[in-house]
Amino acid sequence: MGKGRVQLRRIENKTSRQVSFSKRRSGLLKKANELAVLCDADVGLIIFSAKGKLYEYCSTSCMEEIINRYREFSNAERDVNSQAQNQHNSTAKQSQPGELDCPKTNSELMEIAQRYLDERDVDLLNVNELEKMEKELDAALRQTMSRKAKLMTDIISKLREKGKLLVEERRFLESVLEEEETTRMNYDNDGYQPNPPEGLV
Amino acid sequence: MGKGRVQLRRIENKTSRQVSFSKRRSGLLKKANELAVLCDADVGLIIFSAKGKLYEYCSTSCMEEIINRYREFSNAERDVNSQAQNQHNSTAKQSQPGELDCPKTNSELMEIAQRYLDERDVDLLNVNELEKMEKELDAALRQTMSRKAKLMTDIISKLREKGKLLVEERRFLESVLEEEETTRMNYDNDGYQPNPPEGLV
DNA sequence: AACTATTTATAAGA
DNA sequence: TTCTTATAAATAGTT
Repeated sequence: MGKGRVQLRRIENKTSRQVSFSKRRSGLLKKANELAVLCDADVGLIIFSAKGKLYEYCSTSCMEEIINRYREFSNAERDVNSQAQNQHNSTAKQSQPGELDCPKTNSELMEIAQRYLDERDVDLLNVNELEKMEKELDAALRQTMSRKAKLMTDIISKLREKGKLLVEERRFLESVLEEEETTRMNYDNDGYQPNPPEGLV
Repeated sequence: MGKGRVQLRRIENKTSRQVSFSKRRSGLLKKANELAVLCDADVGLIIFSAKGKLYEYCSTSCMEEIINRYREFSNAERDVNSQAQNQHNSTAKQSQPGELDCPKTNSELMEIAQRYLDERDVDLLNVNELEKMEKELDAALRQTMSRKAKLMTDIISKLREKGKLLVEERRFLESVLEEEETTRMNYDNDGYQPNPPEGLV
């Protein structure tokens, strides 16, 4: 755009290359923002100049959010593709991640959930197992990723965070208890040793 | 570009929004490539549609390369440019409920979730509020109760149980701590009074 | 998916 | 760098 057509190859003149970079960079950042706002998309854009300077845009609160979502998404895609290849060893599988409600995904979800929820008693699941399950389900869900599914995964991740918080709290309390124990023993000069607190392993 | 100016806010009409997304997405991907080739830059671009479908471009052999470089960079230099660019962001996240399948339920869900998740900071939600949100969402979801939704509600209720368990554990630990405190004071004959454990309210 | 009227981006020049 | 301008490109609305 501008005077004269542009060839799609590196601009040889260093000055015009830099000028072009500056102009096109800001144009790209602007358009990334427009896409996000106008079309309700999530966009992350990372640009390194030839000199190595970083420019970035993201529509969410931080780039990590986009990166994490990207990672989980492509993990899920990889998993699904490799599973499909294991099953019928075919190259045909052009699964479109954005389509809604494919029954296969639902059955896959059920499979995953049942593996965790039915075979063992839920109360026996520890937090790590729970987190593992959530991750697997997140990954599977990202195939369909309707807005509903996204909403639900968001909520699940909030719950997971809350769970982690509680676990941390528990650990902290345990450590405080231990310290108390130690302190008390140091002040115990007559050899009396009370039983350790029950309920802790 | 096109007939009539464009306002920088979410396109309300669903069809035009989707059409615009498609056009602008390919435009953005094209321009990302042009910037990389013409100006010898490294570019990574990640786009999630409102439905959650992933589109990406990167000028290097794989996106992870860009992401890793980004991580290193932002760890080192935090960060002059992105803040100015993030000024674009202010209106970016305007999700309008109810576009996909069964709009009514979705919009209700969005309403409920947003009331809890957007207006306040999630970290400020206490466990009771969280449980209230889950119950409301459960109720709303039960209206449609697709297999997927049911699965998700099941998971949520498991998480809620887990959360309750953790809360109980915490209470128990706190009560043990109190008892310890009392016990120790009984054995303290010399008047020494250690500080009470910190971090408990 | 094509068309087309306009707006927007930008290459070149100052 | 920044501005101006001529022109190419992108795209909103329409069919």
